[in-house]
Amino acid sequence: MSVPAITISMMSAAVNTEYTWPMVRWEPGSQGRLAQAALELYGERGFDQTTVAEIAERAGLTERTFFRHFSDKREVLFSGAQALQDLLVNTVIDAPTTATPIEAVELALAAAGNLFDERKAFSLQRQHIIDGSAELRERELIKLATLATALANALRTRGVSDPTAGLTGEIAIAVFRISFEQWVASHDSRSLPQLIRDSFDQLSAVTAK
Amino acid sequence: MSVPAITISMMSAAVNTEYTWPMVRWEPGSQGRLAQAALELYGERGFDQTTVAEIAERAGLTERTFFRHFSDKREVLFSGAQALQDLLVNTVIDAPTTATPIEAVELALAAAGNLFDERKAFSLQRQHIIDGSAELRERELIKLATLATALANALRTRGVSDPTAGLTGEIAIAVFRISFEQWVASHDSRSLPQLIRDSFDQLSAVTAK
DNA sequence: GTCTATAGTGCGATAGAC
DNA sequence: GTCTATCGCACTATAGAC
Repeated sequence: MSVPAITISMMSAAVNTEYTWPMVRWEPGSQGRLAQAALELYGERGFDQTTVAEIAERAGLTERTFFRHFSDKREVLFSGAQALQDLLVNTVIDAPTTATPIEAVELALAAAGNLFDERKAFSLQRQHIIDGSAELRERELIKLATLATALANALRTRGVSDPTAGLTGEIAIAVFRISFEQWVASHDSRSLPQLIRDSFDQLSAVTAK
Repeated sequence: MSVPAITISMMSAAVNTEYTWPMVRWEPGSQGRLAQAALELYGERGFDQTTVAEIAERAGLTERTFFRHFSDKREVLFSGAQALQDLLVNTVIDAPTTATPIEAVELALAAAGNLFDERKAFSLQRQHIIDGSAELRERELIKLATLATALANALRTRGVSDPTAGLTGEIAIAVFRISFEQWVASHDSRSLPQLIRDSFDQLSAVTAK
């Protein structure tokens, strides 16, 4: 009940770091409690079989408040995507000026990979829920597409021009997706950053002329 | 009103190529009329501002019939994706045995590109509608992800092993997305197949070690 | 072909913090 | 007074159940 948002996930944790809310009237961390309740219920009975009313009830809040924090029932699982995007973008921007576009995004993905590695149990649980729902898979794809666009824009700030910037952003996400898939598959014990490095090597081999 | 489904779109047209209706081919079936009405209404007033009831009414059918033909309000714009997937998959399978994985998907995308080129006006209209709705963008992304998986499976039938197959499928879709984006942008007059070729060249340059 | 559950929206009211 | 988090209620449309 009073589990702080930081334990819920790398993603949801971001919401609590903005500022602290001095309150007596309501229990603090509504958004974190809602995210925690949603994660539990989606895991227990599946996404489709969970109503927003049930999530709100478990969090000690009302349905209306849920929609105040999350635009829809799916968003509660993706509310931390902004933190991931910021990490990727900042890593690209801060990459050495000597780095090629592909090297810059490789650095960014490595940084993100480390974050996921540190929260593997949560990542697996969350991914299991997402894999069980077409609606959630859709939302995940749009978040990944957003990351591709953000990466492309970050590359443009480095002076990379189109269409190289756009293409490199898309490729980075393609590599990440393949690597993440292998990471989640139980028969592969490599770390996510390692899988990402291997995938980039594979990419070079596949596209070599 | 009596516009046959074949003129609506490459995608929607596919429903007609699966088998021929017993009578009056020029009198479009319910599915085609619904697809046509939906395309018109989504274009006229936007996706969100169109109700299924309105689509059904314009098609001279009931709301219930709409959901019998299309699983949801969005699917009416994507009902022909199967034909595109078949084309891609078959082209990969039929590619010369000497073709590398990346060459095989390049052939497939070229074939698809030609199809789009022949229906550019429709493609632009449809894309404009999709770009205007987050829900529709989500559905488009899941269709593209499905294509990536299908391409990967087609490559596996050629003996390509993982993770090369999966990675090549994802890369193909990334290239297609970038190329399609440029094709839709009015300031680029190259054909889609040409843009795809150029993007593959760009890919080699970007990933060269 | 009708009925119903549920997602999601709009607006007003409340009650603390400042 | 303003601002913000929450609640409550009425409402629409989707989508599935019967």
